[in-house]
Amino acid sequence: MDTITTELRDDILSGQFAPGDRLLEIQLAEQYNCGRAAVRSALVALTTEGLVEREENRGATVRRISITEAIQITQARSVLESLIAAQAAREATNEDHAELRVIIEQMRTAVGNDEGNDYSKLNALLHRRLREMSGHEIAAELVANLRNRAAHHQYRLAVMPGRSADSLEQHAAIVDAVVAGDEAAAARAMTTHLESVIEVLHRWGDANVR
Amino acid sequence: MDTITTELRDDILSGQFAPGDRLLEIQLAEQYNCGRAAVRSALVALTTEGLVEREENRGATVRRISITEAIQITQARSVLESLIAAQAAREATNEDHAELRVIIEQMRTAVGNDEGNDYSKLNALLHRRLREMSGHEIAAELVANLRNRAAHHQYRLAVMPGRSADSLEQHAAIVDAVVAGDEAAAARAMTTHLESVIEVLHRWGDANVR
DNA sequence: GTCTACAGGATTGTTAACATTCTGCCGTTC
DNA sequence: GAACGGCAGAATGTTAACAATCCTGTAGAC
Repeated sequence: MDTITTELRDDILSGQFAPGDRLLEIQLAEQYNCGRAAVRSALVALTTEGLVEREENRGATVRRISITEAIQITQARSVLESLIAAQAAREATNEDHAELRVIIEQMRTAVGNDEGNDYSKLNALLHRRLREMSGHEIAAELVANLRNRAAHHQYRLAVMPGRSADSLEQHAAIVDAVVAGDEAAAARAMTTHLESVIEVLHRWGDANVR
Repeated sequence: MDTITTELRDDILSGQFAPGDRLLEIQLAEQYNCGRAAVRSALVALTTEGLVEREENRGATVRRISITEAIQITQARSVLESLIAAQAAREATNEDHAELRVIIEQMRTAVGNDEGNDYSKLNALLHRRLREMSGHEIAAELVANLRNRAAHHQYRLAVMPGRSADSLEQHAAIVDAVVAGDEAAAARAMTTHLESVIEVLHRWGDANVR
């Protein structure tokens, strides 16, 4: 299997390799205890996923995502996740509803305890479960990829003061709509949530023009 | 460069390799006059693009897309291309407007002469130009990929009786909105268009349950 | 002092051979 | 006659060596 691809992807997403870092084939082959061919394969795959950049005869680096690109990624996520939310509102079972409510409760306590890290994980979990519940494999796959691409910028959001409180309410609204089985409301709530993320990215971008 | 990847992709999209066909590394290496490694690289890339399926120790085949998957693909396209249409309505220049109108005129004559093949090409051209005008690289990339994935099913639509006439009007509505600079109307027109495509796919799928 | 030419090292790209795995066929056995 | 086992062929997976390319640092010319 190309387990190497997932290992390398995870290491990039976890920040083990930072944007701009060179990805040397020999070094990676040694690190993951495999041949250069396997590394090469992984680099090609992650390149078409948009996580890695490769230049002819010059090797691979971890792709750098600009703020404007992060905004575009989030816009694409916005429309796709709204589609997912609508489908989830239609498809989710009673057990799903219960699970979603539990996640919201856990998020609430995480915000109360100011546990940014926990909140981030719950955030990702909630979105992932909604994707799974929607049964929309295509949209789910695309969104998962988009989230990976912008992972670094997402991280910035989490540590923004007062951000989690807003975010929590937005997520609660999404879950309420899904539990109520209201497709349109679920889509609207998701759009609202991600437009607020875009808003924050925009403000951060404007504050950092150089 | 991995020119092999684009060559193989084009050959799959043009139907040179049909869904389900085996893609043997040695044979492809001979056909494209390159080594197995280059073929391997292309197969990995096209696998993550969703065009090829690879199984451990069993080789690669051209991915088969079911009707339900084609519908999901078109749903995802629908929301993404609506986003693109809105951006295009905001960004397009006067020259862009003129070009779009020319394309619509050419489509009109193609429909009049019953030139299904020409119409298909113009259709693809119109959508591609809108993507480019929007300046939304992320959405453009995703849509291009989604179009490739469902290419085979798109072909079926083109030869459907009476379909081009409807399609032409829908495209004209999109262009009108873009030329008018009306973002919301452009998005709506694009959604309408692709929902009609989904409708056709649905009907075709229902007629072919086995 | 700056610029150019060139050599050396480092890294990617390519090729070929070998190892492993799967598949289909054939013969044996019950 | 059906089932099991093994063998041969084909295809993929892996490794290692070689070739081509790019970067860096140094020496020499002006």
